[in-house]
Amino acid sequence: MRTAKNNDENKVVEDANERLLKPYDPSATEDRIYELWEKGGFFNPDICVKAGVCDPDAEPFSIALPPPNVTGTLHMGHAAMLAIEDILVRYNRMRGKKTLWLPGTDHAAIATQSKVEGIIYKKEGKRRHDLGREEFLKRVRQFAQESHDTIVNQVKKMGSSVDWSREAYTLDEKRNLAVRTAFKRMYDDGLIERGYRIVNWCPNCYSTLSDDEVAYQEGAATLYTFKYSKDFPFEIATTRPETKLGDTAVAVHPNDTRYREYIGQTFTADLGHGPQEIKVIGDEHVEPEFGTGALGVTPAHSMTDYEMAQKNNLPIVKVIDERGRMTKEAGSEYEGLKVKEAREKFVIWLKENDLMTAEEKTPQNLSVCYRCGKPIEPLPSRQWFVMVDKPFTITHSNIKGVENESTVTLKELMLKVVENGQIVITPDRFEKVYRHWIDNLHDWCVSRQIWFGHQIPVWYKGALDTTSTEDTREIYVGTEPPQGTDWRQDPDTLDTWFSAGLWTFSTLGWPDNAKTARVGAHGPENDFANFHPTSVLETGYDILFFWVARMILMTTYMLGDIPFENVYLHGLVRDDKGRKMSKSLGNIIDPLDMIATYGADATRMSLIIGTTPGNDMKLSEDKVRAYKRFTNKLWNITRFVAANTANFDQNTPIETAEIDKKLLEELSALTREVTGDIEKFRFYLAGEKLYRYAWHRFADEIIEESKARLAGGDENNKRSTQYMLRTSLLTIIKLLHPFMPFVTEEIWGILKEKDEKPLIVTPWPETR
RNA sequence: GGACGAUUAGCUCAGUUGGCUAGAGCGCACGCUUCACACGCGUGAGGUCGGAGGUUCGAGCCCCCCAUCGUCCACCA
Repeated sequence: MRTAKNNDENKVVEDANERLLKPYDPSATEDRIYELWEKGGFFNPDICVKAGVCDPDAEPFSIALPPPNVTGTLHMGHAAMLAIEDILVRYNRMRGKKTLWLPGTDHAAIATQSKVEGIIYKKEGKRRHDLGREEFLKRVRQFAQESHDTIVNQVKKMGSSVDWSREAYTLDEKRNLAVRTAFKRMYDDGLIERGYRIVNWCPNCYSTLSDDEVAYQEGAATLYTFKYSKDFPFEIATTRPETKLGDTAVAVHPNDTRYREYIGQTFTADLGHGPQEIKVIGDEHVEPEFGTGALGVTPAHSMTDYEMAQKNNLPIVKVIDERGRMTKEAGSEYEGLKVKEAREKFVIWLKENDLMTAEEKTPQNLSVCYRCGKPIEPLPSRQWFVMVDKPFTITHSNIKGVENESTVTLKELMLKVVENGQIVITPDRFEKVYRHWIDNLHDWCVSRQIWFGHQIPVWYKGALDTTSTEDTREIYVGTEPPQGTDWRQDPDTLDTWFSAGLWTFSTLGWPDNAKTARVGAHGPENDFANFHPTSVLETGYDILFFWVARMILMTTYMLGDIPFENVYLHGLVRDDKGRKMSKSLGNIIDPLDMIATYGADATRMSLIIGTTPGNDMKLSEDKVRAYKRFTNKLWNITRFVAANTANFDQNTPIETAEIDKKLLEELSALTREVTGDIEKFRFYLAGEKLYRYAWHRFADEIIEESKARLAGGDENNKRSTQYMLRTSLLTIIKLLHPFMPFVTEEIWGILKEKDEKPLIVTPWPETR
């Protein structure tokens, strides 16, 4: 057995030496190396402890991988994310920390559902209601599974050292339990409420959206000036005439002398669909300079108008329905028409009746759905809301400045953990952005009218009175369905960010193992104690509000703790002209293509060097090619050092020459710098310094100068040179491993002593 | 309307708390198949660091103003 093993090892060395004679070939190396890591179990902190490469009491380091959406494939932004996080993870693992990088995927509710709906419609001409909920969900799950498999393969190709044994999915059983548990507790604490309010409604996606899912599109609109009826005392201006069929008031500025006298009076308007009571109200929000200075108040289809209606006790008339069509309240002539059709028809009517006095172009910031790009229709609807301003008593708090049993709001908690420094955001300018966002935060509408997602854990008994805005049914909220018959579960699902908000702890065994988990004990059942709060949350700045803020909300509330200590935000990856990569522009660079052509190491380096946190980066294939050359350079350096130190016996003592001491000290200084840079999230600097040192210092100068000494007759000088070269290269390889894991591991395999562990678990060079 | 970012070599970008002749990649010119490497080596050209002012012994870096491009947020119907 022993002989066989030795033969195997010798063969591996021979193969390696043979490979060393040719240029470095990533495609012949990377999969083999990844398999070596995976088989060794080095991504799993428990196995690292068992294998003795990590101290059982070592300080933990953990990252929850931002779960990619199962909507398709990974793009360069994901590649950047994986590269940065793998640097952190590998660095900390080499520093001896008990390191966990937990992978997973996100069901991405509305995005995935829309995608699959599109595919089915294109292929079969069917819509989701034609298939029914069960069949449709089956199709979505199948699609999600395929996307998942693609994604897992891509994550591996990048060299990500994630612990696959702990892989999670935002829509699997464990995460579903976490969601139900969280929902119930928030409901019991009064922080989740049902309400009939104005919501952002996308008629195309046929669902509500949160405020953050509303995007704005600049454009021009027509501003129409008209009167409600001939005898109405003044004119109003609007870009949405069709909504005026639902007006119940006109608002003017309280100090506007033109209209002041009318405030409080009620007029009867005639817009061709029956008498319409219009009350004149005063409101500070009205801009006297805009239009006529009088604003038609449509409480059902505008957030601000709704607020005015609340203040003034105005009736709410819904004239647009969920399909984006006019209701019967709009009048029989308009009922069933699309909004645009109704507008055209109503404009003609106004003209025919001599009520229209002006039409002019005006710039407009149109609200659109960030997913499908279609206009949003604000409308009143009965939905579930997370109450961000509602005071509650927090039982247990690890948050600095928040006592146990104190009364707080979700907003206050979210603000506190960043202001007290418990969570540090890099770059720090985003702390201001975050604060500003919270200042403007309203209650979070979490119910969605789609099928794919976590169905809301609420059951109703009895029939819904559709004629009333009140819901009088008996209600049950729980983690399990209620006993008895007649209970019907709420058909809606939760915003995908609700489950994503739990990610840092739902992946660590919460709620099942949260109470029994023990610090220092092995196994996933103890993860919650060992790895929460996580160390770093690394993601793109574009989901600071969507996700980062929601995680902070959920964690501070559910656990009275922070979800992570650091937030590192990277920029968006754009093409070499600064444009967003998109299918329609045809400028997408596929990470897999780059990896196939230049290797994962080169791809990673191209996404690290020359970029700064929070700033967008432009990527060109040239840049990737450049770092491919660097991997080859390292390979050639290795060939030189290996060939010139082949007969070097480490065990015979040598007298290190002064010059070599100096050179090694120079490298120690670099080690200290690079270590500091990584600690402070300056990967771009660390990477560039290593690049420059390896190529332009070590290869161009140190190796060149060593040639004479190696060829000279002074045996000790020669041995000292060999020692210096070998030691330097090994240090360079170690320092570069987090950045370029494959080529460095491969080189390590060639240079290391037989019984040494793989580079991935080799200690980081001394920094003193 | 508010906030933020960018503006450095032909192109894409670095430049960490202000400190010696401002760097990288790609591109360009010339010369090298030199015994680690042509995925390379050597030499070189190329920068008023957006503009104006200020602080300082010293500013690409700090302060003030301006310009251009971009992003986010709020929102006037």
